[in-house]
Amino acid sequence: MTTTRRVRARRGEGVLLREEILRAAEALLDESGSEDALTLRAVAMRAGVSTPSVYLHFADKDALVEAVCMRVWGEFGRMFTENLGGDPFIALGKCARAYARFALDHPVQYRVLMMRASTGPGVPPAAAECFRHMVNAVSACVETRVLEGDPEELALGLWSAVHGCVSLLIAQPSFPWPRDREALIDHIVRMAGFGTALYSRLPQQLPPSAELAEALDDFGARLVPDAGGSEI
Amino acid sequence: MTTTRRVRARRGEGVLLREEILRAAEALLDESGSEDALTLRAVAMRAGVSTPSVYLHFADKDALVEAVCMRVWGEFGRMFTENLGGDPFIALGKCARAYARFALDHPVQYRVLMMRASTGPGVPPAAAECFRHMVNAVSACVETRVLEGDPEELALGLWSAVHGCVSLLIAQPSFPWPRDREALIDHIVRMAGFGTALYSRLPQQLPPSAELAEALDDFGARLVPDAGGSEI
DNA sequence: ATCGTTAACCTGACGGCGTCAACCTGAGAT
DNA sequence: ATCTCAGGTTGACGCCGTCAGGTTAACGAT
Repeated sequence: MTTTRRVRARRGEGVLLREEILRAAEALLDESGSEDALTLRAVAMRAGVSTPSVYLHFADKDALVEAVCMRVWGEFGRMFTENLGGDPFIALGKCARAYARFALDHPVQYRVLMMRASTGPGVPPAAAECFRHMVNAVSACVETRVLEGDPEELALGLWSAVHGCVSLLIAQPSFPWPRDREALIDHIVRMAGFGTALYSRLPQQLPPSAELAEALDDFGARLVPDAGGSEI
Repeated sequence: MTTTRRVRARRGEGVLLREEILRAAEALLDESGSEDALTLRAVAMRAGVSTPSVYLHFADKDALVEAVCMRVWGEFGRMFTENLGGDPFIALGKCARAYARFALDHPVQYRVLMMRASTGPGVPPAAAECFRHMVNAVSACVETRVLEGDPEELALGLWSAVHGCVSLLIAQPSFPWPRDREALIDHIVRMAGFGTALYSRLPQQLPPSAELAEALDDFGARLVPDAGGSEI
């Protein structure tokens, strides 16, 4: 913890403090593991600066937290671009897994990002870009006909499923989760992927359960595994 | 807002205050629409009592919040029991829809219940009972063979999907959600239900997307709608 | 070299929060 | 009438976010 007073920035370089404050905030989140530790006083002290100095670069505490979130959205966006390419359906699965892994590796950040009471009315640009990546990944699947429907709506559904799993894991760790988190994520991703693929093919009214089970069995039997080992 | 001082309870009836405090807390949540309004001072004033009197019945603020949550878990549990009966797969769908509806109708409560940093290490009894209801509903589906696998794990997956959707709707209201929330919930519930049903039938390695799309088409064509109008 | 300007930052204070130690008060048994 | 102690209250502490106003030092102009 930096208690030493920070050297005053040169004229015109006051923005440097903004960066240092953000880094201090991220460090506090990482080290404490709790968003409660993200105090203006703690952040300022860590940056070697007086508390009200934070207000030179952030309107209030919410603005600071929002700025931290923007960075996390950026990470998410980068993650998506890194996992694209190849079979779109598989790429979608890789993206989903990467999303979940990142969230579980940075639970505090994910908390702050997704479970905080929303501040502004509009979607922040970094978040919008991240969502655009999701939609693009889904669109590619629609083009190969494995998914059908409005890509934006499909993406929201897939996102919901993965987010639901990781957010429950993070917020309700005391529940009887299976030992293997990775396997659970696999389960969810596959469930969501195939559920989405199936959804648009279903009639409005369904046959009774027995007939359903039979059709499901047939579907499974019809799938011939690929030597390539593709998997969503 | 009750500012008038509460009449002191008779001997042996101190527990009455506990109930009034809980009611005051719930009212504050409902009326303000924000968990930030849930202040010990506000709760106490609303109950017509001094602030530290809350400590006569709750160890600290977390304990009070936890007690409010227990009531919500109770509501959830009741909701599940009300929607059982008939075709298990359909009942499961009804439960999921009721869950989502309740969450969206009580966003603040749902926030506090599911997005708060967990306090104690174990699962609170009311939550455990609620989860047991979920597992039971899934177990019934496993018995009719429409679902396959460990009911507890399947239930967690389904819960994840529905929770993900409603929690995103609540926490990120500025995202480009479709107009019709009800339709979105339907989408998610069907996706999750059929995704779960399909999951256990899938081979470890999958065929390429083109072949997958064809098999999915066949599956859809094979389903004959029921006159009864069953739907998950 | 020095001065004035002003960006960069600090001091001190306010009200509100959760929490606690200490005190009061009155209903009901004796 | 008195005693007891469950059922409260009072007042204070330290921490929080926030703000008005003061201080300091970098740099262009002189």
